Amino acid sequence: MINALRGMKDILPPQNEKFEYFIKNASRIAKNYGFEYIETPILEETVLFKRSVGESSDIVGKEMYEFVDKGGNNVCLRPEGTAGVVRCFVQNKFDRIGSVKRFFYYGPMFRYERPQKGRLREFHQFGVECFGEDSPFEDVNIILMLKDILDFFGIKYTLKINSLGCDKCLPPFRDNLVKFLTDIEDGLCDDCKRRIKTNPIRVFDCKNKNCQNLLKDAPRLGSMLCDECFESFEFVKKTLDSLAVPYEVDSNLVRGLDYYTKTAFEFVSGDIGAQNAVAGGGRYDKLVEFLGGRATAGIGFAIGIERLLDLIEPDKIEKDGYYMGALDENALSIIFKIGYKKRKKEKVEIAYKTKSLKAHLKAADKKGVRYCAVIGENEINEGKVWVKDLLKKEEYSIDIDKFSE
RNA sequence: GUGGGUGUAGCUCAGUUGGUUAGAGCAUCGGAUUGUGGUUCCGAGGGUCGUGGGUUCGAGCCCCAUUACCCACCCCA
Repeated sequence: MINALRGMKDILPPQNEKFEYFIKNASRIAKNYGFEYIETPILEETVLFKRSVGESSDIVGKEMYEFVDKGGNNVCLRPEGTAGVVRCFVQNKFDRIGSVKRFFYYGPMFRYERPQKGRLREFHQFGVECFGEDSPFEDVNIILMLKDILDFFGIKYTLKINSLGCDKCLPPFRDNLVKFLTDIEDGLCDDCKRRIKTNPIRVFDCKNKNCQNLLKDAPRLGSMLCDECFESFEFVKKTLDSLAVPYEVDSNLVRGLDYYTKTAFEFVSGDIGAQNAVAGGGRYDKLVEFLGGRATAGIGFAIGIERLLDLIEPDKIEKDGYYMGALDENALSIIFKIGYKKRKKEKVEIAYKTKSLKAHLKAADKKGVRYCAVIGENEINEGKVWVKDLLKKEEYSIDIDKFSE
């Protein structure tokens, strides 16, 4: 037997229905906010992610599905969606037009991690990206859209926000912090020692009490923001307040991707296990330039679809459509033909073998359809179809022509 | 990469200190006299007990290895 690879799942009923339902409504909401659907390739040049997500990140450092293709290109399955959209933006020279562009997308992402609850090697994201808009109104706008999507599906969450600073205030802060951490390195846990090099801000998140004690006097990002970043962050908070959107400022909120600047946010849920981030995003004003385009502001988010689907209650299945069956050999070809016609308007399932009326009703019930339509000897003689409404328990006979029109 | 847990029927699981032919519920299929469903009753099919070794007169049960899945660390959506 051949099994799916570790961490890769088939999308089956009833999950498939939830998946479609989510895509349909998330897309509708994104369109209401002026975003357009785009698709970018699942396979990209490896260097795209090395340059954008960052070589120091875990995602690029150890989680990518990388290989050399037959043309000798170093390629990889995308581990996230933003880089590809930015590449597309630059390649199509949208950066030269100078107008605001808003895109949304969804599809599979791949990361070679150890699977656990809420973490798969192939998973799906729904994401949006906005280019060319540096107003902090857009930061709020993006958060509101994400909130609208989660609210639509009735999901409970906590919104966490933070400012990561920009290329003016973040590097000096990082240098200070690394200097501080290096001085106390001997007392830190192994994970934190590693973080000094990989992602120093992460140390604030460490669960080790000893580390937390040592960090009491560490420099804090909030106090290091430059005027521009500070004002921008204040504006975002003030605007969220004015809209009565609850949030928590989490100074430990760090995005694992190198390209984020200024506003960062995450929607977390306590109901889906340790991997509690349902959606996350933020601003990345330097990324377009970094990937060879003209300096263009950018901001976006991504939703982990599987994680979100875990939080949606399965819909009550409503009975709809027809089941059609024959009691008589001669009726088989008749129901096949009128079933074909009926399908122009309705969902129709056709049984290819004759059965007793009882067996047909039983089968129709099992299929979850609303109506059971049957033709037997009597109906052939009269040119009619016998139909039973399984919900109302009413039955009637109708002319075949009328039934299938 | 590191830890912990679990592998018995399609699914969820029982299975005594090791002892005859491995069980239940659900699901599937068939039946309960003539063309009336869900919820009743009866019956049937379906298992190399994850895999490979070992101990034993005898292993689903004990030991070792291996593999898959789950959960957590880490990391992230």
